[in-house]
Amino acid sequence: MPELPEVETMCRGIEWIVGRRIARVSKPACEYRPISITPSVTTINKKLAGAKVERVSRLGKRVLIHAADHALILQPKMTGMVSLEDPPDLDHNRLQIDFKGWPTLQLFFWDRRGLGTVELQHEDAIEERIVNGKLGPDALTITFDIFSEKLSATSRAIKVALLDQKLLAGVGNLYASEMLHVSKIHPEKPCNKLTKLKKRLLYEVMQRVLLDAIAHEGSTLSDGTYRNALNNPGSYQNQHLVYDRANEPCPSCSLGTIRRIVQAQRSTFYCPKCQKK
DNA sequence: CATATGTCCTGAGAGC
DNA sequence: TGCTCTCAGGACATAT
Repeated sequence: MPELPEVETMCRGIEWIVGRRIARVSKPACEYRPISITPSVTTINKKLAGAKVERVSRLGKRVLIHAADHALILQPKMTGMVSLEDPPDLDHNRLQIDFKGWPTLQLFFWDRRGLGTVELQHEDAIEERIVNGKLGPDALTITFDIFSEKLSATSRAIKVALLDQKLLAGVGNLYASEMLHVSKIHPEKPCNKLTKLKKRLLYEVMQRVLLDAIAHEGSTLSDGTYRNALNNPGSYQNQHLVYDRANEPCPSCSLGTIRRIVQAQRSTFYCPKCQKK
């Protein structure tokens, strides 16, 4: 489930494509239901073939490849991967970009479950169509004042609010549990009841956890799906304190036992002893 | 408007 | 062993 650190790792891993010209964009034959690609691959190929990749950027949990005044926007969602290495299999290879010149270079958008999407947007339309209404400030660049203000404006549980991409872009289910644990905040705490001090702590911890996870190239969970662009697993899963550790002793206080609860139909993990309501 | 719930999809793992 | 069932959760659509 690529979140900000995994998507950031993907972006850094495909930097090799910057400066290279696109030979063709194609959709490999695939027996599964095709993923959402707009406009058609044929149209995307017409726009991008021959164009030089200007840069790669990240917007929340999306990867943007900029070329020919457009951005090809890859949204991995649950099981998508953007990689320069051969994907785990060809059956789930959803989009492929071949580059001109030497050495041979191909980019794969591989997605086992096929929930991911691909779209091509003109640079001028990105702000309006992607950012406005869909994404809040990025979790790594939001200021504390805005963060604090946004939390004060809602009574939702903090864990649920952290997953709202309109409030804050980049945090997903795994890192939300981790950062609340480190901050010693109960996941069901209503946002507008957090003290300014707690919000400040969460803000600092959020950035530390995300940067630390980037340094470890993200988390590869037991299904082994996520890989960096060179096909190696991340290592932040070894740093997880609570995620997917239900019934284990709390590594922070060693008094509590990690609990799993469900919030907004998603698993939340926390220690009832050191994350009091 | 704010918030809550349902849905998409495939494969891993549990249980029988 | 092989079948069926449940679950994983990002983001959007729809409902309250």
